[in-house]
Amino acid sequence: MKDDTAPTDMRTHILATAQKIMSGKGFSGVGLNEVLTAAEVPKGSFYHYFGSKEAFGQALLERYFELYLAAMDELLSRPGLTGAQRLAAYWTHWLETQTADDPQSKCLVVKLAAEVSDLSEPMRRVLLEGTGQITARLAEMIEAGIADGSLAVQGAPQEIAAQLYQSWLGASLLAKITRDDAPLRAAMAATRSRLG
Amino acid sequence: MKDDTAPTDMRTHILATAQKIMSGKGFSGVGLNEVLTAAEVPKGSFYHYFGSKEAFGQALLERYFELYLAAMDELLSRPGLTGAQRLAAYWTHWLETQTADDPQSKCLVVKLAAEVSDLSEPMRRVLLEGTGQITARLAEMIEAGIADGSLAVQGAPQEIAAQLYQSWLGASLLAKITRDDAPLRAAMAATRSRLG
DNA sequence: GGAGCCCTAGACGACTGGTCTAATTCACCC
DNA sequence: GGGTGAATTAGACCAGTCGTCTAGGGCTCC
Repeated sequence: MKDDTAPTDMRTHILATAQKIMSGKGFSGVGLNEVLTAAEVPKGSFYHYFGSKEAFGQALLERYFELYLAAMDELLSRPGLTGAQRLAAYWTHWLETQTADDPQSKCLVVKLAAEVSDLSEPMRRVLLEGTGQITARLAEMIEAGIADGSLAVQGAPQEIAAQLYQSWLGASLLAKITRDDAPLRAAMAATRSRLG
Repeated sequence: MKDDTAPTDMRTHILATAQKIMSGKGFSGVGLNEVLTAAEVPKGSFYHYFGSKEAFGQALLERYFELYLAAMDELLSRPGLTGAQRLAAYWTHWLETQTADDPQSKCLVVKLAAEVSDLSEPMRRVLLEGTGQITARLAEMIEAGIADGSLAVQGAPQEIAAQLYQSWLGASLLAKITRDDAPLRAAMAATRSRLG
């Protein structure tokens, strides 16, 4: 955990460590100390890399969306799939990662949105931009599905995408409460029937 | 803020004050001090009424669900309404309260679920019980709607209730991010089309 | 008038929070 | 080597955290 860290991006190392911890305990619930200790980075270094805890949170979310959207783009550009198949792959992946107990892969939007969007305007804006990008890509998949005939559904793709994404966010929230995947399976069923 | 407080129920007074504050800043984000100062209650009293901050959080959620479910029961027992009308009233009320900027009326499930269910098992259990009761009542309304002919929909009422509730939770989460009511209106549209 | 109890009062302890400055280390060029 | 300036760190700082504790006020009921 220290030797595999390129000294060039300590920043990324700190962010990755923090993501693991904050996926479980939230933003306010974790002190810089805990993150820095886990990352084996001295406390004094923190303010060399980040201006404040808030700026740090912003960077955390930015990095998260960057990776998340890159994965979506990869799925979107994978050849030989219908729109319906791309969507199915996306939701299936969601169901699997949220069910697993690896804290690393948990959705930060679900975990942090409510806590953070009343707390920090910069962080809220990152969430706004990121979730916007996600639904835009979902809308793209829906449009592709309509075009290639794999989806038969009426309504504006953007609106459908937003509705589905919301459903899954809510399902993940409820899954946190119930600690089982029933809500996510319900979302899957609802999604399937919505997309005809 | 002090004269309208019946001395009999300090507990309730503290809980109500905390709800106002924590609806905005979350659970970990608020110290006992802040709550106690706002409530004009000395620290010593707090530990007379509550065993710990965690037990306090539990009580906060319990009280919230108590009032929330009472309101649902009132709606459920209001005479002369079809099932569809009761549901419409429920969602309309949701849309209005989440849009308003009164922190008091904001949904605590949306605000606290993600933060708290990984933090405290007792608090998680209160959320589990409370949300279960809510969907049970929604299922009741759906069943009534099917029985009185105001709703034409297939599928198990419990499953539909869960799907709709999840949608609205997700929509509220997204509404926190976007700071407008578009997600809630999308949820309303989805709900309408789901209930035929 | 006195005994006992519920509740209030707020100082206090041990610790953690985020932040910042002063010092150290390092890389590089002369 | 020696000197310079930037990159990095150590640790102090104080406000704040949750929780404890003792002292006593105000009430009821004998």
